Amino acid sequence: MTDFLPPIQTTARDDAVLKALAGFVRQEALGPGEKLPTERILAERLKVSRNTVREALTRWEGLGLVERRQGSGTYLKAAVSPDMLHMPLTLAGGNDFAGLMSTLEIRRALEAEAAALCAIRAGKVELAEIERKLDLMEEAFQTRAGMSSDEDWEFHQAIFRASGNPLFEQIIAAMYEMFHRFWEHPLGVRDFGHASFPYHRTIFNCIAARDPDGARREALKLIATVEDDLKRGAANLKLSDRR
Amino acid sequence: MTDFLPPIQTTARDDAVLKALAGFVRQEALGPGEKLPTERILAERLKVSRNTVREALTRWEGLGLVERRQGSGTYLKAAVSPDMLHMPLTLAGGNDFAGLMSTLEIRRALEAEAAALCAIRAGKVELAEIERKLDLMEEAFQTRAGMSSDEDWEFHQAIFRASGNPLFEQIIAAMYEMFHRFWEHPLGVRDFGHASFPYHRTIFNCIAARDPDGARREALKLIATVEDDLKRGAANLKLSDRR
DNA sequence: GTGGTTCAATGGTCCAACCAATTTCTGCAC
DNA sequence: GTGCAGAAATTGGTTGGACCATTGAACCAC
Repeated sequence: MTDFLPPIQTTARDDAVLKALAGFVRQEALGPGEKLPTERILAERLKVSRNTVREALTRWEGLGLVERRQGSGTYLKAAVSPDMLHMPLTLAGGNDFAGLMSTLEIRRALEAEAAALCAIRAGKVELAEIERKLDLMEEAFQTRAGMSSDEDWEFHQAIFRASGNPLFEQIIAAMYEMFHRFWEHPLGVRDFGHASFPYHRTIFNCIAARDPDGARREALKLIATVEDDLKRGAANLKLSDRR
Repeated sequence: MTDFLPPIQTTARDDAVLKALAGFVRQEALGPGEKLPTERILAERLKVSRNTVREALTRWEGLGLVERRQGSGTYLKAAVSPDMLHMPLTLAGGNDFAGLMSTLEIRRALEAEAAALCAIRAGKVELAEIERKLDLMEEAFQTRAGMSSDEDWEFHQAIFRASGNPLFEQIIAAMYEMFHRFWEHPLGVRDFGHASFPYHRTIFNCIAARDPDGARREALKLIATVEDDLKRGAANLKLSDRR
């Protein structure tokens, strides 16, 4: 029935280039930040035109695997291995309050699951890293008397990384990006995110205590506070000028 | 403190090309399957080299937005609008089993949430549509004596659409795609997904009864059966030949 | 040391040509 | 007119070579 016949590949120069390059990276054990060979050298070694090399590198650049700096060189931005699977995720959403709430609904689902998984899987080093980020965030909260989105985000990222599933971090990063794209104006809410502060510590406590259900519950509470803030902001907007 | 100085953008030809092209697509109201202008024409109109046009199109091709067919032309593969967010997902290394489990963990979180939201928000027409898909799936199950992934997927999609949040469908579609790309071999499990069958009906019943918690619970059960199938398959693999 | 200057290396862009796959047109046989 | 094989035009893929813009290191004057 499912006689799936993949179309034969008659030409795939740039794919071949990428395969060769991935093999090279592994053989040389290159890590993030390290420099790749010059485009001209690659072209010469692989016996292809420099244009073809460039198209291949453009692909990798689009995937965020590589960064090109004019006048300097091409540098690895992430770990790269020959057996990687890429899946482009394109998100389209309304640029309005509904769009913000949509990203939060995704976050609610994923943050809860990630926190629970983290409570199960996090090792000692991951746990220490999460606590470090938590301390940094709480310190920033004290000194600046308010939530700091950078430190806050890094705390959550540490949890996603410790969940043992890289997709959590990547997908929620997309949500975060969308959220901040819509987030042009503070919606008139002062101390946005203030209410979420205590739950960071409670989430961590549950994770450290290996309590998945507790971690999930506290993560849900945290997102709930953000949703409340957002609704307050939307109410404010309806009362004042509407663009 | 936060003296953030973003690096100034000195050149961005291909980005400019893509912006112009996105505008063109919107103006002409081009949809998936329709043909874009020739590379040569684009180069001439935009006053850039064909090389630059090609690099830009290579980007879009990498994002799955466009398909290039030699001798024929370049065709839109997905809806494209100027304000879309692209985030390539990368699943590195790991064997097939780990990748499959990663996508299932995301599905577990999102399907449960989507089912719950659906139970709250679905209108009459959405409910009828879900039930129609459910009937189709059950019919296919009877006639073919086994799960049919197409009808199964359409049922789930109907739920996501009725959740009122377009992100659910977009993200889980990516997970689904990834899952099937890992799915090279049936892992030696006969009647894969068979155990998940009854839960489709129970999920629908909970949604129709406006029972969010029940819908979430049944959705979790469904994913659990798939995870079990997968683990059985992985155990089989370990016993037999390992490539 | 500090601050310019020079210069080679490197990615970014351009051009013109040709290759390979596809589509369209043409003309012949029927 | 119809059908079909072959020619011709179209279109993406590749090549080679050239030049521009940026970077970074070496060098120099102060």
